[in-house]
Amino acid sequence: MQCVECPVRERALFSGVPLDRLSWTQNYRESQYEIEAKQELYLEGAHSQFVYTLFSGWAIFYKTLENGNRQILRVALPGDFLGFQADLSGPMNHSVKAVTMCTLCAFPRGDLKAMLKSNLELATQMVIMNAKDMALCQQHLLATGRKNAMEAIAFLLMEIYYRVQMQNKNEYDPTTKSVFFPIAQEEIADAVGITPVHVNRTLRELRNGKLIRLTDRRLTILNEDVLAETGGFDVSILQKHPLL
Amino acid sequence: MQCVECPVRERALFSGVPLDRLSWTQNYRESQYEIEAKQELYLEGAHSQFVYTLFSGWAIFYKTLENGNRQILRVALPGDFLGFQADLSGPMNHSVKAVTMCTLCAFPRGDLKAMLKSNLELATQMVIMNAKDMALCQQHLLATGRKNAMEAIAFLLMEIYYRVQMQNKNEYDPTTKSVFFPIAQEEIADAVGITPVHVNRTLRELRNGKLIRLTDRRLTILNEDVLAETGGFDVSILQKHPLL
DNA sequence: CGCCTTCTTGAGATGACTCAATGGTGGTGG
DNA sequence: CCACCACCATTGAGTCATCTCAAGAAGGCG
Repeated sequence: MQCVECPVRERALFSGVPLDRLSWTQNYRESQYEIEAKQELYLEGAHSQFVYTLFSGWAIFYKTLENGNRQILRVALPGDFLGFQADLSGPMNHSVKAVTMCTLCAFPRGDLKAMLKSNLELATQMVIMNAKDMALCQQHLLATGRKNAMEAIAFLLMEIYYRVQMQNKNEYDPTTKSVFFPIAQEEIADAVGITPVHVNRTLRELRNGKLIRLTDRRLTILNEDVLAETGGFDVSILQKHPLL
Repeated sequence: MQCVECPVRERALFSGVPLDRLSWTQNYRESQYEIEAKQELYLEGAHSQFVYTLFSGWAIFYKTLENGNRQILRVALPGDFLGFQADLSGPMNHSVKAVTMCTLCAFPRGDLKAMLKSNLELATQMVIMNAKDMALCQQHLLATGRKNAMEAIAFLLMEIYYRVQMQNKNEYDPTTKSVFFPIAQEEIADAVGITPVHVNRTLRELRNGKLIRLTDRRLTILNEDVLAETGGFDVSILQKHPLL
């Protein structure tokens, strides 16, 4: 990981904070990192020194069982905040791995603690962000627990398709209704709690049904209505600006 | 639902706030409710006017699919905060139903919004609480996605057993290592994403293995070590006081 | 006493899994 | 420019965990 001074100001965490109130960030250190695809940003159990904002690239949050089984908790897109958890001083309760090359802004955990205790705007932003993440996590719990393979995958694809539109416009092509999609079938499997082989067969069904095209790291939505219906997906769960 | 003035002060949400700083709550309306077992506190899609703190009783958070399938997101115990979500002004994204008779303290949503924007202590408390809830939700996602019936149920039982110890001491009997447990098998099923019938068979296995006793709404942990091992349960995920 | 809810158990069905082999594609190095 | 390798996707065939359907049994309650 290389490290330089972080040049970017408009981080998602602070997106709701007027620019003229950002002066307090001057007091805190921050620095930019890059990591290669397939590298771990941190591992469950590790004592990470930082929290991060993802500037570019795709990453996954996951947990691993002793038997090696992995559950992907979330796909992280640019603007997402990584490494925050209730116990900021303790070991990480999940791992994060880069899917593509990623650039991140690192922030010392101790500083975040101090800021949270002193900065109302930041704390309020965090409340909103966490609540949104929670809503998504609950959607995944619903999908994993009570949807079959096809429904769960349909939901996941729709979710990512829309999140890319909102968080990473340059990877979205409105004319073809397609997005960059670097997620392997094995990762889809670990996200929805099924087997890679079964993901493969289910994707074939989705292709046969002319709902999607998924080749060369690109996902095209051919029949959005039916796909959304199948997955039980409703865009409103991703509201960019909740009316807190 | 009957409504009277709320007489209680030491709500969990404010547990970290020194009592002498609680004066600001005087400015906000709050009132106590009671609801019967099996009554809904609010339904997904409804525009609830309040958020709540659960004083006594058990409740469940859940989501429902069009086909009627239900996924329980969380079991709520005394001290838990209900009804908070990213979009405080929009419709609820989940439902809450009382398992036993419950008493709650209701707080107008608009007031919470205002408080969040003006009260640093409250915002910080909310950040911590949400982060803890998130950790639990992720544990459930892991269980539902990547554990088998036996492991997932073992985890759930251990989790609730410990949460009762921490949040509702009078329902915990240390001499017999047992807790009050009003959750039906069908609810366990909806919490871990399997069928009631299969829950029943799995519980039988757990009983045969002398790991638990579960009768008459009471859960006894007979072999905590093996049960925790089976479920992959680690108490530390429930830390009462994260070191924010 | 009868009804309702919850628990229990059996038997057959099936969605998803495992194991295993094949094929494609991109990168790398000789 | 080709050979090789690593990684991912694909497909077949048999197995298994979990589901579905169905019927009783065991309380609790009006």
